[in-house]
Amino acid sequence: MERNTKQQQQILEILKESKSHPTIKELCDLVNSEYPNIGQATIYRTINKLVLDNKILRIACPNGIHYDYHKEHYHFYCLRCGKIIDLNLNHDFIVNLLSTKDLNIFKVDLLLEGVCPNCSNSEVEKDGIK
Amino acid sequence: MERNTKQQQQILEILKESKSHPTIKELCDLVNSEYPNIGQATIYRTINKLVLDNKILRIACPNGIHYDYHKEHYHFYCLRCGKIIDLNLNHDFIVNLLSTKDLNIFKVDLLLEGVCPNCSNSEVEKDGIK
DNA sequence: TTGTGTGCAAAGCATTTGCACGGCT
DNA sequence: AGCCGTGCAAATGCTTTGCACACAA
Repeated sequence: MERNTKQQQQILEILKESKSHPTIKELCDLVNSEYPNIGQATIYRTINKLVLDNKILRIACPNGIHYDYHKEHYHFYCLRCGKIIDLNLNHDFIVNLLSTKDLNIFKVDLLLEGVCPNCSNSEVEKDGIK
Repeated sequence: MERNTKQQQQILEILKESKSHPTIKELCDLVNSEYPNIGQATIYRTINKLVLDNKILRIACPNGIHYDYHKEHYHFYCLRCGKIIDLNLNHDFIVNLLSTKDLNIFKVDLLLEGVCPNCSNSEVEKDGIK
C-alpha cells in the first residue's frame, strides 16, 4: 500500500511554492536548502512518481526538463534567455481542436518556442537567434 | 566554414528513410548496420547540429527523446505501446491560435498523449492506463 | 594547404539501484 | 509488527570531450 511520507509532502510543497519552473537540479537545491537531510534519490523517486500520477507537469525544453506544480496550462520557452512563461490558453479549445481524430487524448503537451518580449526589446543579439 | 561530410549525409539519409521515429540509440543501430565505421560520437554531434539547424525534429516523449526527419507536423504518443503517430494538423491554424500573444513564436512543440486505436481495441489492460 | 569533422576511448554527468535502517499505517 | 520509503553510496548508462588523424574546401 502507498504511503504518504513527510518527505513527499515537503518536496511537493517546495515545488508548489516555487515561482519558477525548476529543473531537477534546481529543485534538489531548493529542497536541500530547507531540508538538508532529504537525499537526492528521494527527490528523483518522488518527482517521477508525481509525474506518473499526473500531480505535476514535466516540461521538456531545449535546455532540459523542467517541472511545474500547476496543471492545465501551457508554456512558452524563450530561445534567448531560457525563461519559461506560463500561457493561459483555453485547454478545452485545444482538446476540441484535436478531438476529430480517433484517438483517446489524455494529455496535451504543448510548448511554444520563440523570443520573449524582454529579449525582443533588448538591443543585444538583434541579428538573430543563436 | 561548415563542411558537408559524407557521414552527415548518410546519417540524415538513414533518418529520412526510417519510417519510425527512432531514439538516438535506435538511430545509432540503424546507422551502424549500414555504415559500421561511423562512430557514435559523430552521430550525436550530427544529430545535435541538425536539431539546432532545424533540419530535423526532436520529439520529447515520456519514454525519451525521438527524432524525425519530417517537419511541420505533430505527434501522438500512445501511453500503452509507446508508438508515435504522425498528425496532420494544420500548422498555420495552430500558430494563429497562439498569435494573439505578444510573443514571437518560432516553433510549436506539440505532443498529444493517450491511447492509440490498436491499444484501445485490444482486450489487454482494459482497466486503465498504467 | 588548412582547419573542421571524425573515430576511438575515456571522462563527465545525470539518474537509478542495492541495501540497511527508519517510520507510516 | 510488518513493510514501504528513505538515505547513502556505488553502479549504471547516456552524452560529451580530448586528441590524433582524415578529408572537404
